[in-house]
Amino acid sequence: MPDRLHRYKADIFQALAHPTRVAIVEALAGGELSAGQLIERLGLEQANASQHLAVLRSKRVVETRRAGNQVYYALRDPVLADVLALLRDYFFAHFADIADLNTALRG
Amino acid sequence: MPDRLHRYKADIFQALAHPTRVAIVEALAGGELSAGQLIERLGLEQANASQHLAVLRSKRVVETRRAGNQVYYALRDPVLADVLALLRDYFFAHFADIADLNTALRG
DNA sequence: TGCGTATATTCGCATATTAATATATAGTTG
DNA sequence: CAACTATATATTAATATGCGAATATACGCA
Repeated sequence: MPDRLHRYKADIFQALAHPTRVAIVEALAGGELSAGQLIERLGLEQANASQHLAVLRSKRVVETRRAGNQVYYALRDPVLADVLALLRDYFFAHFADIADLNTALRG
Repeated sequence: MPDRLHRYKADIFQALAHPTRVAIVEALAGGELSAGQLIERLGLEQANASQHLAVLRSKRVVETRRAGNQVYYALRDPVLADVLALLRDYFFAHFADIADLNTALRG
């Protein structure tokens, strides 16, 4: 009974199921950035960043625009930024402070 | 620069990064259900369902209540149902029909 | 064309996820 | 306690994901 739509949704979630990709999407919530800018801001390895960006591309989370030598990335839909905002609320609702969260998720 | 919060968020996304778990969470959006009810409704194998429920438990997406022989599952926070609702909008915004979506995500 | 910069892809390897099967535990009832 | 129902866990094998190093591609410019 998990059908195609469930698979599509799971694909989106999987695209976001890595801390680096979450960081990338959050960075892009403020507007488009080139791959190089993302690498610099987030302190990523070039190849690693490129791989994560490939995942986000393949799951259609981001779209790209080439400007000369650079490739600019942007969120395909700001709703994904909203999703992240909802999650922020989720954390605040359930965990008084980060230590609790730490214990809850790791313990 | 992907920090702890990014990791926590990624954990939640990973919890939802499987079609069966998406189906479970959507089913629970309508209210608590026992493991057995979920298995029946979604047509799951018992062990498989239990493993996916274990993932949802470990990531704190669901909480459980034992009533005699049965274990009832409920969403820990309805915000996750909201997240899924947002995703539904996302799909409608970007894909005229399911065939397009199919092509986009698989092709 | 050849060089430099920006980005993407490939490869090898370690770790993680998944499904299926089998087994174990908790609770209920006789 | 034995038998039964509901749920959970362990094991194994297949597949997927993640990372760093190296290599490849794309573009702009001399």
